[in-house]
Amino acid sequence: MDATNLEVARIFNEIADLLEIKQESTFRVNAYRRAARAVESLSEDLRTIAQRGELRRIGGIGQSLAEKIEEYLRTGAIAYHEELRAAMPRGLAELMTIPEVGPKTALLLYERLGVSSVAALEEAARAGKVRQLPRMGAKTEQNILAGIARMRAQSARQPLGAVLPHAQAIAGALRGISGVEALSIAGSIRRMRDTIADIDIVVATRRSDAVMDAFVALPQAETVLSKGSTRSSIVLRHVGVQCDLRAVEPDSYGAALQYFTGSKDHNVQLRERAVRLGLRVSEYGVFRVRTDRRLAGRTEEDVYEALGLQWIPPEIREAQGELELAERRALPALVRVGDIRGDLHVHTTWSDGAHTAEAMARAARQRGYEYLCITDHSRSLKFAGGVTIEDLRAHARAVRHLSDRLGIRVLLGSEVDILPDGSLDYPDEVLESLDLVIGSIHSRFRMPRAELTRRVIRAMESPHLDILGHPTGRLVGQREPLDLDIDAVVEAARRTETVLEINASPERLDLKDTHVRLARDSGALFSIGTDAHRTEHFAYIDYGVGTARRGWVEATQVVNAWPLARLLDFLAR
DNA sequence: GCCGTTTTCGGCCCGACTGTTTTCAGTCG
Repeated sequence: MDATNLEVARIFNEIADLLEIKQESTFRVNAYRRAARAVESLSEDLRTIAQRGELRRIGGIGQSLAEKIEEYLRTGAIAYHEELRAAMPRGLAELMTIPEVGPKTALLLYERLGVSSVAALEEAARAGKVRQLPRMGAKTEQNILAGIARMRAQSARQPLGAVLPHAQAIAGALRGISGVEALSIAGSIRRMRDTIADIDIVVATRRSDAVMDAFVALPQAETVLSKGSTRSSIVLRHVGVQCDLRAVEPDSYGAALQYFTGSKDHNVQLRERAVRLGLRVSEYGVFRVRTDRRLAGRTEEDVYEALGLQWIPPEIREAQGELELAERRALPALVRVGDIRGDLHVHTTWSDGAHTAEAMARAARQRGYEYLCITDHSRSLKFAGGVTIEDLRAHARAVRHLSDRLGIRVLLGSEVDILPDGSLDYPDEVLESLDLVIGSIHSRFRMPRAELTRRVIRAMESPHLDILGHPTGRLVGQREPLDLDIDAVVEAARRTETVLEINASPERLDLKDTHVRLARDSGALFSIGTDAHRTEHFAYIDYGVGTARRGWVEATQVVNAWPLARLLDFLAR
């Protein structure tokens, strides 16, 4: 996918910021923000959708915004956006990215102090000028300076894999506090989004003050941003991530968990549905509007049930059609970690892995896996200890021996480089001898879109290629997906029966969720592989399964959730 | 600016926390 969608989303968000500073109707502002989110989470290029004339079928895009998108596709800019920017000093919208500074404060700072950049604001605050403004004091001035520092320390969303372990540690510490009756991580971590802005935790308790006291006193808390009896926020030491704790009575726990799990758009749809039914949903429960009687709240299941819906797994609460299916009780049975029967993407000391094939096989068996496929790098990947053809023969014998001894079926495969021309890095007779072949791109990323797409599709057309490994080469938060025609790749996957990998390494999560959904909708098959380079990495399967679930994938569509016999049949086809 | 088994006009989420007030505005989620 090219960068168009993200660029349009960015422009819509900036328009929203500028309109907010101009004190325009909040509904108009929200419309732009909602549209930005909708565009951001699309699995297709806007250009493709526009060509089909279906822009207005995107929820939140109407006449006016569809025209603006078309204008952007035609000219690379949106005149309305340019006008707004011209009418306001550059940097004013930037001020709003500072925590503590909203539209009102930004405008006030500009009008009274002529401040229109973060640097200028910092200077004014240091000079004690901010505290002289109406409704501003020394404390606010300090908070603004702290907000600037916080923004600089941690600007972007962090990868899920970098945050989840810390969230689990906090959750574990809170479980030990007396008075905590139930607890869950909520927010985008619970939805298993690939990047995370903050940690949300919900607790059920009848002693919220004591729980909050313990929370802000945690050794992990670097600073306390706020503290109350229902909500407190801290910033975590080292990680720099904000962690919010919400406490509710046990009777409201399910409603609070639902509410704080989001997504925002999912909750908006849920509340709209409630209104139609004469109900009201809040973090305290589901209420009948007329009588104010509480109908549900203790569990999430109750909350969805009160709205006439099947319980919806957190990973698909993204306003992508899940409510309609939940109403018909027709949600997909999403793949679970327990469905996974083996790992098909594993490295060992034969190439760049840290542990031997035997150690990896033992660790896989320990996880209860039926099978494991060793897939070290192919010969061209010299820097990763690529395996020579002679060594492969020895490995085949070693792997058979392991299967006999360890009681887990160990297959021999290879993660074969897809060379720049789309050919594979071993000759056909060598590929033929392997149980399974993953094809991956590790070099020459920056090809023109058409050429790169041809390269990948040519590799998929090889009768020996079973799995396309980390198909778009993206690295979470670091490298955007390759400039591939993803629709063409998905179509080729279906045609050639090539399995698409959902690489579970938290650095990759590739395919990403929206691409998984696209491929899933067109009937592709998936393999969830951890790309483990050491035994501990088998645990990454959680991230891969989470990503698969976000793409609505069922166990039947995942080849490594199949029993060994079926998998072998498939590979031998 | 979007949207419609309440509506093509009139809705669209609001509660918690902080800081600066002297009863509440602004921000955030």
